[in-house]
Amino acid sequence: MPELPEVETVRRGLTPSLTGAEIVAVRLFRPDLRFAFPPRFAARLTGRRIVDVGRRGKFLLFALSDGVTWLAHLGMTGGFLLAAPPPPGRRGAPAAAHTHLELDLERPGGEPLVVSYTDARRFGFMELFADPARSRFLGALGPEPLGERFDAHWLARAAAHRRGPIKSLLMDQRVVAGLGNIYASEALFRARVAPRRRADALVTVSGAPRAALERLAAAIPEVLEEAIAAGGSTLRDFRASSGELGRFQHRFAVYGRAGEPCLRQACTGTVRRLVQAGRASFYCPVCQR
DNA sequence: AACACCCCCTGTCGGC
DNA sequence: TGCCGACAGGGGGTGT
Repeated sequence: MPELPEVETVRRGLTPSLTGAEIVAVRLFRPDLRFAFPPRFAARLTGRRIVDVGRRGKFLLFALSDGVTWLAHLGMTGGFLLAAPPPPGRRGAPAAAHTHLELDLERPGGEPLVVSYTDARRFGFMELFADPARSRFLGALGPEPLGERFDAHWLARAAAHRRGPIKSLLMDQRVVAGLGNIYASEALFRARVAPRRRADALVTVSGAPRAALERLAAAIPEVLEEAIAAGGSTLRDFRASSGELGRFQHRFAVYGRAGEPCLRQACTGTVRRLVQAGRASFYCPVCQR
């Protein structure tokens, strides 16, 4: 499901309802997702207020009133949904299949609210930490692609001496945080760079970004911003916390379009699919070099 | 250090 | 209709 634009869509959907809300009760319906829930997970959330809903790469970060941060990764099929509380008597069981966690919240005005986490494949995971430097997951994470630290020179430093394909480099969360399989393919198309191109071939001998890498560094934030504005992409089951579907899948230039014509003006190419590191890549062999 | 694999898990879809 | 394999937005872990 979720790359940076989808996670950001979830974050924006949760923010107005969750910010300032108190966690009144936590119900876990199983002991683990991808990993075990943190020790005393429910107890460590209960009674705290959520003071901020943030994001880093594909991670959601809920800042709690006691200084602890609750980190959540949605894996492939994870999602948070907001709902009104069920009528009395229907409590106790999860509201839907694959719901693994429910939080009862009380908004500042006293209004009750339920937020649930669903995840069919259970590739998602959660963590609690008081100090971000101690997070198992945040430590090696690269810069935000929509932030100041990310630019062509950063990409050039990461690409130098990497002989693997540029597509794999873009998917490496230590290089840039938040790109996944869809937006890596889409950014490469916009930059007219073939996914198989060797990463180090996009850097000059003196370590400067070549023009193709400059285009890529510009295409990445561009495609991510457009996808966020469209509420993310829904392939199968992605939904915003309101239940709304994403709309950016209608604007894919290459992802999932194997065999269809290239959409670039005057290009006669046909989109191809290829497998890299076990993941499908889509590209136009005519205009991406 | 970088890279190639394998794994985790469930649902869906196409082919036979 | 049913079965079976391939595939799907994720990342961690291991071995070379």
